[in-house]
Amino acid sequence: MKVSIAIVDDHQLFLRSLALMLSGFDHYAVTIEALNGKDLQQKIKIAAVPPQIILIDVNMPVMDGMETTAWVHKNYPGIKLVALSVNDSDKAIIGMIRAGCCAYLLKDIHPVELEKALDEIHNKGFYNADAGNINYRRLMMYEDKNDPLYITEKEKQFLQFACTEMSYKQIADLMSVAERTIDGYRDSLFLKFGVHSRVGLVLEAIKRELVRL
Amino acid sequence: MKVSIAIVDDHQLFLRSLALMLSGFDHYAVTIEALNGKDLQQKIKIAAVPPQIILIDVNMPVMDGMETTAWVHKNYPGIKLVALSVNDSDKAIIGMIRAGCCAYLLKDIHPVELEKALDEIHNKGFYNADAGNINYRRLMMYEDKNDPLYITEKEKQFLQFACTEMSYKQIADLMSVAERTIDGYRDSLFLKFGVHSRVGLVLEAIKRELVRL
DNA sequence: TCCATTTAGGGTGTTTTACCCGTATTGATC
DNA sequence: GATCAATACGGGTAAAACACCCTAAATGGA
Repeated sequence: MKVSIAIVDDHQLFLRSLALMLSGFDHYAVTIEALNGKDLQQKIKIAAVPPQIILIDVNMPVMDGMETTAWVHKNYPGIKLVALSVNDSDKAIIGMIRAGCCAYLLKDIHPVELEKALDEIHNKGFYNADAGNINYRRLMMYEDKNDPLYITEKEKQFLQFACTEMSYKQIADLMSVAERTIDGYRDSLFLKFGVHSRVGLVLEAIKRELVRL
Repeated sequence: MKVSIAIVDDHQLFLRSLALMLSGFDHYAVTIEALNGKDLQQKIKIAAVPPQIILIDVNMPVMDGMETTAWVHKNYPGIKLVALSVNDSDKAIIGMIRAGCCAYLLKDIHPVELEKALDEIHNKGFYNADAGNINYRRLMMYEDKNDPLYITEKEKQFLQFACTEMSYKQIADLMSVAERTIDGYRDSLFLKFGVHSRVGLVLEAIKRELVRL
């Protein structure tokens, strides 16, 4: 019996060709190909048997890797989740592992290595990139540093608007709160980011990838 | 006789699986797989016959898509070059086409569409994404708009400083000019970028990659 | 239930920004 | 040698943005 695999990636070309490659592996069969999290939700629901392993791309529109991983982890705890990304930023890795991934692979992995990784994930339940792909120690340090820096939903939303040419007054109207309230969000973020101007706010937001341009 | 194809992409997994898929197409054979521009240079030199089509990823370390394209276009003008990217930014597309690409495909293209595109490129010498992948009209406008958009050294220098928390007064002191002069740089850039605030300036500077963070 | 934290709101004065008016100098073109 | 464009500089004003003061309601554990 082959191990069933689902792949989620927004780049169709990669999705299809990876599926083709995996189908060439002796012990694996691709049962679901999805273009994003929402797509996966639908396809997994109508599937007779859920897949045993899901490969998830981190960067996706509609429903991104983190969200998707969290959803699967909650609703199908038996499925082994593997993050597959071009992005080796600490933030992405931490997020995916927190969301419930048991492995984080980079897209420049060699096919042979990928097969070995899948074997290990299927048998042991986890895979540790021995090639030193990822520096786990640095990851932990990063996590400590970031813990006290929690940004609320409102603040994130405000940040997004702050990265436009709107005045605070306009932002306040758009968010349906008073101008003073916006003042509060701003001051709070000034403190968290260690800046003291809107320009500083914009720069930090971009550096930390908290906003999409 | 099959049409020979080279693929250049730094993500091994994608590179290998795409090669596998293309090999499945009736009229195509992958003769070279390279991880970056330098790698391609070596492999193309030792090849008995150069490939007829090269698929090039835009974002690569070592030697990126633009550089590689320019090199192939100069040294092997007979080879048809196809950009293959996740990045649909105007700048990247313009750059690749200028460097000598005859087509720009996005990585979320469907395999069937890719085969059609290759057919067209091989027969006609070009391919126009009919699916509206890329808005060529906007591209031309962008280019036109960009031509008169020449940014002086002083303005670039000012932009760099504008992307900090310094006030205009401080920037003026640092650049050893009067505050009014800074005002001039600012107004000139406002006009060129079509913005009306310092935040807008910062955002445009980052989008156009005119400043380094 | 109470205490603490978070979230929302308000007032006020200073600094910075955006935009208006203008002039002087340079250097290239006609 | 006059004209024109580009660059640097100057003053003034209104509107943002910023900083620092404060209170009240809601939320959410102990």
